[in-house]
Amino acid sequence: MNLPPLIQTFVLHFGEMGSRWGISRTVGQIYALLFLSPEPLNADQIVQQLGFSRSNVSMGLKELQAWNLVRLQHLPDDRRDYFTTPGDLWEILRTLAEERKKREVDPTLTMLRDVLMQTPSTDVERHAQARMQDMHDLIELLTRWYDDIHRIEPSRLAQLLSLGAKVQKIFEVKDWLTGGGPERTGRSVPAAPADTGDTTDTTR
Amino acid sequence: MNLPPLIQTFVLHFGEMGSRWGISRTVGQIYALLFLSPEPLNADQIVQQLGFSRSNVSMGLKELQAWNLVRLQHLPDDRRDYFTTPGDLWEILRTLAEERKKREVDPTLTMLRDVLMQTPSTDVERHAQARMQDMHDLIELLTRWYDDIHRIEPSRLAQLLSLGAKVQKIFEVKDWLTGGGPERTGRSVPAAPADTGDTTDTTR
DNA sequence: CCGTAATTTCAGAAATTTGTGAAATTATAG
DNA sequence: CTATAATTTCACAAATTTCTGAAATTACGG
Repeated sequence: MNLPPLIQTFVLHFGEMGSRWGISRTVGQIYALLFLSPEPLNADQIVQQLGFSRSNVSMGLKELQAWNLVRLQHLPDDRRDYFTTPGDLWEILRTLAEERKKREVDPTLTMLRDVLMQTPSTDVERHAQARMQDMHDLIELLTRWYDDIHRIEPSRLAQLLSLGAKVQKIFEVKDWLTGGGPERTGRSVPAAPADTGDTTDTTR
Repeated sequence: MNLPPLIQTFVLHFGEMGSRWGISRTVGQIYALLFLSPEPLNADQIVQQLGFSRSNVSMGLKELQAWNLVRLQHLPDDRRDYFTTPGDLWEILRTLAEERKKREVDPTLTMLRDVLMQTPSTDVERHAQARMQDMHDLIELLTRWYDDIHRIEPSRLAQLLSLGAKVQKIFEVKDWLTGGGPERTGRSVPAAPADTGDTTDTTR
């Protein structure tokens, strides 16, 4: 491997991290390299920079394509395949979430629904099903939230995220408007809407 | 392995899933079994039900304890160690997020900060650093959000989550209050606060 | 203390995953 | 078409991870 130290650190780190996730060290490093590269790279350039075998790089690129994490493109007068990662990090994040959901969450949800259909014959099974029902409901709540949220455009989403726990105040507005006292907060008089307006000033 | 079919399906599924995450098949299965069990289990009971070696189960339990996913307890007049998973799924979710953050996100953030301190000497390095800065900022935004949100109590968090993309309306309230027109929505007149009150009625 | 039950450690076996080179396939320029 | 460049496939080698049984350690009742 022959890389500027700064880049090498990043690439090696992602190699290690890759193993913690489902992907191999090679795939992690290839991705990291592409992520940092100012321009598209072809397989031989990756081989040259990371020192893996040509076939390994080919496999790795195939896997990254299966994950939709990498884009294939062609340069004029060059028939080799060149690869890049999207420039927009939010897009990368969305892809990552999407793919992990597809591979981990959806199958689990299917399996849970399947098992929840069956009729338990013992108390132990009944208890197990109750646990699975809880898990199912939580996962469904989270995925519904995700499906809803992931379409919000990045800049607004960033705004929303930096709001953090302050979004809770939305309930205070609601309580205030509906005349019902707050049920869970310690405050006896909830903040007025004007207060909520303040909370949206989130440029830290 | 000698389990009710319904439980076996779940246990096997978590074994497979375990491999996709950082944990081994054994650890995944042990966790799944504990999760479904109506009462605490000791190591020998796990051996008996899953058919792994005693030492393997010992290792597995140790790893689950390192992840804080499992609680050790003792039964009266019995000196063996018994294990359970928390009954509250929100707590489990929080632990999971916490531990993954500790193992995956924090080290990455550290590494990024480290590399961002260094002075680039080429254009390629300069570009790489810009990319890393973007990644750093995104991760920091997300973890800040997480740190903020994870302290909200489950019932309120569930309420918030089922709000989904509707939380966006909070900005319309703000725009409305500050007199500024909406910049991004198609609506020329944003919803009034009363409208926002409606959106909190989220019991689907 | 002693004896025994419970758990842990650890070296190596077994299984799985990852990586390679040679051969096959595909694509394209001439 | 043919020649060659580019990529992919695949059988096997290498490396890593997982699992086991035997031995060591720890914990505790008597």
